[in-house]
Amino acid sequence: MDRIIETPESNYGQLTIAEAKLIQENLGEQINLSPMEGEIKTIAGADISLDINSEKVYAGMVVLSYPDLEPIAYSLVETINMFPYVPGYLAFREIPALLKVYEQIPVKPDCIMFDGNGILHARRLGIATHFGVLTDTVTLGCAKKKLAGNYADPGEMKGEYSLVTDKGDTIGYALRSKLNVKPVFISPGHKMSLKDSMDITLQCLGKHRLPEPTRRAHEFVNRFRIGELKEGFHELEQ
DNA sequence: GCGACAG
DNA sequence: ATCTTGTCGC
Repeated sequence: MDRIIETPESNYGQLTIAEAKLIQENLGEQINLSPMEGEIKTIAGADISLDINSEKVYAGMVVLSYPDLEPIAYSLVETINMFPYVPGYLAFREIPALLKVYEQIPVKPDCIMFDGNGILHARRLGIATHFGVLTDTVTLGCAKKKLAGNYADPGEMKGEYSLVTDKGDTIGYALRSKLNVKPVFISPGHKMSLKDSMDITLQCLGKHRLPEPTRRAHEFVNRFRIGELKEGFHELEQ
């Protein structure tokens, strides 16, 4: 039973899926979905980019002002792939790198939006929830595809949404983030309510399908991968 | 057994 | 996730 106490810092070692599942069930007891406290002044977007023919992982977080949504700083870290992509276990692949990215930020953001799910997960432990519980931070998830649950297609107008339910629980929303695009899936990660996750996401919508935090994070980690940006923490000129 | 399956 | 060309629309 020693192996299941492997930490993210150790890249979760060579965990088996059965062990990873036990870790998720364990973390599940600490999830906090009570209404968020305090005002949001900054929100970060988190994402990773992979090199198609190497083991390199380019992880990053972009901090934006809120509700202005202007990028004010970013943190980038390059690591090595240690865990494969397995549906339902994305956190074990991306969190080790994202923890380094987060530690590198001097003034922490009030909230973090992940490219993936929060509680919209079979065991309610998507990457946003996993990271939130691990670091005791306020998080939410925004995924481009459905991972679990059932939902009715939301109205076609920007801002319309429907509930995603699973086994009697409401675990998130299908949101039409822009006219004529497929919906994105929103769910709270940790230290915020279901409603908070929707309120915040609606405030983060711009001209694109993805909310500004994750859209910017995706943009920055890709620029990092192609050598346009350098590793480390950087503040942007305003 | 069958279908689903974040990035 | 990543690769890639054209195409449609603001």
